[in-house]
Amino acid sequence: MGLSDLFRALGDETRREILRLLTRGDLTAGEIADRFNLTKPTISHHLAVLKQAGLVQDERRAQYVVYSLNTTVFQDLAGWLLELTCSGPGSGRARKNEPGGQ
Amino acid sequence: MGLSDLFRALGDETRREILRLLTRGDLTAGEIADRFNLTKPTISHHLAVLKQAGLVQDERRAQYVVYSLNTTVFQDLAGWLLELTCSGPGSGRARKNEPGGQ
DNA sequence: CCCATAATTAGACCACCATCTAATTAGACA
DNA sequence: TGTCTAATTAGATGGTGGTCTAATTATGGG
Repeated sequence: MGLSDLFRALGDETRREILRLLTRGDLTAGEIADRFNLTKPTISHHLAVLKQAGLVQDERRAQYVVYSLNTTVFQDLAGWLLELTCSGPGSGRARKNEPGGQ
Repeated sequence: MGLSDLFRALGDETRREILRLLTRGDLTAGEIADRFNLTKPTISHHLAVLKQAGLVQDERRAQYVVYSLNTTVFQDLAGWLLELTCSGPGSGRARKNEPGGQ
């Protein structure tokens, strides 16, 4: 739900690679697991983390569970980025800050 | 250096709050520490993590160490975001992906 | 030189996390 | 129903991370 979950989810190389794979199209859990030198339970865990962070969605289809990107959350990320980078020096014009100041 | 360091650094609420403070202007380590209910060593640790990730810079000024935002890294983040969101379905037009499809 | 202040480093502690193997649930089908 | 495949959950383990207290380094002023 929160930004911490989001960033922590993105802080793992394997999970970012999963996201990259999903930009090419939806994949089942097994198809994803086949791309890595990790066990299925480990990948299942990573998928759960990504899902918890809202970065992916899953949908049961027969025996398979199909995962897909949730691009909505990336907008939240972009929003956070903008808010941070546009509210500081550059928008308001900052004064050179002396250590003793206030 | 890497994206993992960057995201992991951003995965902590305290560190994001430090970044937000720094958008208002440069601050000394002590001034930053005063804003939190945490000890100075803890804040010092967080600042080291942010510095390691390239998110802040520090500069010794007399007895003080002044910290400032390094906005360059946010461009890396924005670049990563764009690359991920623009290389998938939406730029190339994706077909609905059936599970059995290779 | 010695002391006071600013900040970091060292070391310990507990929680969380990535990973594995083994066991369990879910669904299809004969 | 029984069994096969897909996927997750349970439980264990080693490593990392956030926090603290205590000790150490760095700087300026009498």
